[in-house]
Amino acid sequence: MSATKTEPDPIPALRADARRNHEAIKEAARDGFAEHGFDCQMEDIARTAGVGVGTVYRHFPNKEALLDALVADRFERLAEETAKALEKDDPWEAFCELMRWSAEYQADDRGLSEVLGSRPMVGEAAAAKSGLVELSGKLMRKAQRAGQMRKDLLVEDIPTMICGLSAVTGSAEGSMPAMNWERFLEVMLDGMRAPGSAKLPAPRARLNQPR
Amino acid sequence: MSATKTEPDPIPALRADARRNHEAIKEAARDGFAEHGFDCQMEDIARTAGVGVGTVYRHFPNKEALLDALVADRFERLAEETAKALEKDDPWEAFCELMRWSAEYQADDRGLSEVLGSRPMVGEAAAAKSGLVELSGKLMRKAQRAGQMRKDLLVEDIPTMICGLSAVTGSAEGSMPAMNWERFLEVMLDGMRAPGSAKLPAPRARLNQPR
DNA sequence: GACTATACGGAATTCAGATTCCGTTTGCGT
DNA sequence: ACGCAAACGGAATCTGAATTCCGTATAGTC
Repeated sequence: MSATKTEPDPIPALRADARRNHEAIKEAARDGFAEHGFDCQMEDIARTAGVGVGTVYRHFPNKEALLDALVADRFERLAEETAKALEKDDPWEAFCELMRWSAEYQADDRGLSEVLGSRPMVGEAAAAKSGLVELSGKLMRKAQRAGQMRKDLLVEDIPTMICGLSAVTGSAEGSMPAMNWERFLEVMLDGMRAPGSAKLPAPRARLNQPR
Repeated sequence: MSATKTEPDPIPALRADARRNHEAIKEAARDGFAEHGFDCQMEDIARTAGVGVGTVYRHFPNKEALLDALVADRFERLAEETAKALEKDDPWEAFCELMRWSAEYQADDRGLSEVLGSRPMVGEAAAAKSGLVELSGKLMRKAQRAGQMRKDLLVEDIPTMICGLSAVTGSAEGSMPAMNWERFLEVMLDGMRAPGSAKLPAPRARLNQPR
């Protein structure tokens, strides 16, 4: 096949400024959603991006689509990270690290947390497309075969866990001095660990001893 | 003191119909919030209650206040239940049952879940007023002293856990066939159990074995 | 049965934001 | 430089509720 135009690429290549704006808008939206959740305003996003609202709408049909685009990016990134985790030797360790990483990644992004926490369907679609489901399934089974993760956990439980975690990371929002997702995560991980298998030698985020 | 009017009761006693409506509205609101979360409409609530919107506003200054009232009721109920749990012999067992009960209680109520999941501050106030904090604190310490609950858990962790749980119970919403809060809860409880202490003999909601 | 303070109903008002529209500007191929 | 399709800006429009207002109905009282 000639390399010239095998695929019917319908994208006429954006004009330079358009491409630039597209990025700026996503970045601004990231900030906006992160700070105010889905309730942030399109005008603000536009202003932050240094463009007019009209331009935002030229790039994304509506608010929801804008968020979706961001979510998709995120999941792609997460999928990459999961793939990396799959390479590591100790699957349980890898799994824990992955969970911690993703929690942290989300901790300062209310927008994402909100989607995952209260609009699971959106996340689900994105997750599927990014191949995240298969990847994390593999990682899980690997950890289970190694006897480090409880055998009765199912792949479908992962989104559930992440959903719960998101709610916690997301709802800090200034109030709730004690809304501490690190602690929550560690408890959750302990619950997922295979019964009897030793605790991790040095869990990154330690739970404080009371008093 | 004469029993006639010791306290300066400023409430002139509602008219009979008003009292009736007040209840009807709360009930309608309960349903409304349960089904559509905070996004349900005041008009709908009014219609369901068989009154006009005006009447709703006569009883509750605004939507938020209406929700708050409902939340307060809930927490009071929860506090009662917690007090009962405190009476039981096995504190860990009692704690688990309590968590299961409250999760179930919430499972079919998006409104509540939403408040707890994404507006923690509201819940916090209600929790404080109902005395729930002290009560659950006591229950926790009792379980810890009995060596059944991990010692490094703090009272402040409970709301966090409940917040996570709420997100999961709340976001079922029709989609997500697998969004299974029972499983989530059991994992969480396992994570909270004292290391080494035996598992419960017969956990109510069992995790299915895969395959 | 009449009187009046309470309550009620629901149309009208407000408001906050998302989305649209269209005249203007700009990148880029010739 | 020129021309024009591709992009832009942002005021104007639309929308979907929440909340207000005020004339009407009713419970409770004499």
